Amino acid sequence: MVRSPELNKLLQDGGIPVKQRRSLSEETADTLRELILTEKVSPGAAIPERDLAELLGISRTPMREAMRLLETEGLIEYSATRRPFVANPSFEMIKHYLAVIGSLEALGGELACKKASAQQLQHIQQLNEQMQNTSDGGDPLDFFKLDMNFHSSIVAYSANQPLIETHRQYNGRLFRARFVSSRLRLKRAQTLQQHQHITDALLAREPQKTAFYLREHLESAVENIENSYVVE
Amino acid sequence: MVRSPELNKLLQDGGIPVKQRRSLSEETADTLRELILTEKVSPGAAIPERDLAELLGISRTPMREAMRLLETEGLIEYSATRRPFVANPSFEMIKHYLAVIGSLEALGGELACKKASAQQLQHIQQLNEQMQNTSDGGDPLDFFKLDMNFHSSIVAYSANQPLIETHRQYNGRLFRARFVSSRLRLKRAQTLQQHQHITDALLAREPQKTAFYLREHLESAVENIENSYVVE
DNA sequence: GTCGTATATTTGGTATACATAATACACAAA
DNA sequence: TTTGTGTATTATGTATACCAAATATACGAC
Repeated sequence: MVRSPELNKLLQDGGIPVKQRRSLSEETADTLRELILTEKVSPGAAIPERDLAELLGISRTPMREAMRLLETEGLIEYSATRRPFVANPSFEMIKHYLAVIGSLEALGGELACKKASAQQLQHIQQLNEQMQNTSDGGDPLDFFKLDMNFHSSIVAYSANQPLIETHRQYNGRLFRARFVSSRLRLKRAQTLQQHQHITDALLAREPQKTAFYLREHLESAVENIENSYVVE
Repeated sequence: MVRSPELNKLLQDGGIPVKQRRSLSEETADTLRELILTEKVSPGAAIPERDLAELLGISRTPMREAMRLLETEGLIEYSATRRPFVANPSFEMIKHYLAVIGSLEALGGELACKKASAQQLQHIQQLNEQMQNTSDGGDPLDFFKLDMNFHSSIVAYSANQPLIETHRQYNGRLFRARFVSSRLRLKRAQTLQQHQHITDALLAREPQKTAFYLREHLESAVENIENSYVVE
């Protein structure tokens, strides 16, 4: 079948949302990712394919594919003899991840300044306000979720799909470290102030400033996480 | 078995290079990546698992896993009905990739300023000189390889493993567009000048300057590639 | 108790079989 | 020719079987 150029363009531009058929491997990847991020399986734990597949009542094939995918996301690693285990990154590795995600978010913020709609910027504004209003006594999990949402939304509004996807992956790798760190409520005032700066720059649509404050923010995350590692 | 903390540290730090056992899926991924990057299989071409597996004389299982891996690298995509084909990114997508890789290389250069050894910087210097001395009449492939090597080496000397890996992936996605563009020898003088600026900043160990010039360089790559798309 | 070694068990890697969905094809009707 | 429809073919998804390598276990020597 030869498709008309017009139809091809429609399909390629995503003008029509094409539903991707979801396979068991993909569902499994989601399930497993959830299990790892919520620490239902602990960092460093060995996760033999058979056991995990049996646990979910599926065969090894889709489980293997799911595990391979999570390997590329950095949530699962393989020993020298190819035995899979839940990743447990060192502080050194966390720093590397933070450096990269800092650059990614800076780029995201920069692009968002140019690409985001007024409504989208308003959403960022809202998230920021909610966080500012969250008292220290509030549920730390709520604050954490807002924080994650704030960052992810900025990147989402960059309208750069590969950037969004790569950012998502680094987010996963950093999830636990950030979560642990967030529970300690270290320097929350500083965090809020930085978020305010980012929001202000973004709403003013100043790319350079936005990028600068985002990088700064991510750099200070290193310190917070370091402290949580010491305490841990 | 309980390992001593010392031994664990040695293993974790990579003080001892642990050979990863390579599986057929991984070998296949390498082979297939090569086939795609060298356009032995054309962009947009359908690549049924069975055919490709048969071609390489292996079963579908490792081929599937290899294809899944190349999907995460952006070299293979899946249709709405899960039929795999070689990626053929639009110019729009290429621009997205370039924006990301620009940030990644900027970060790489910044870190390299701080982390690279004198010897490593000298290597960059060498690569730059070789490129400067490559006359317009030289083999375009040689120039292209040197160019790729120049950029990859800078990132490699950042000593940030996840950055290196992510950069490698974006490199793959951009390989073809850059290769096509490189053949046209557009604005080679400008390219060389930019490389010189980058090299100078790097050797002076000036992170901000290095980052700046790298981003600038990647931004002008957009124009070169755009022209090659028009010509194509 | 430690070490070494032989053996049993577990685990990942690969091939293959079969089910189901998607596509190609043939052919009839308008 | 174009369109529609039923059927055959092909492709992917999943389960399973088997192999080889890695690991755990048992046991004997020192």
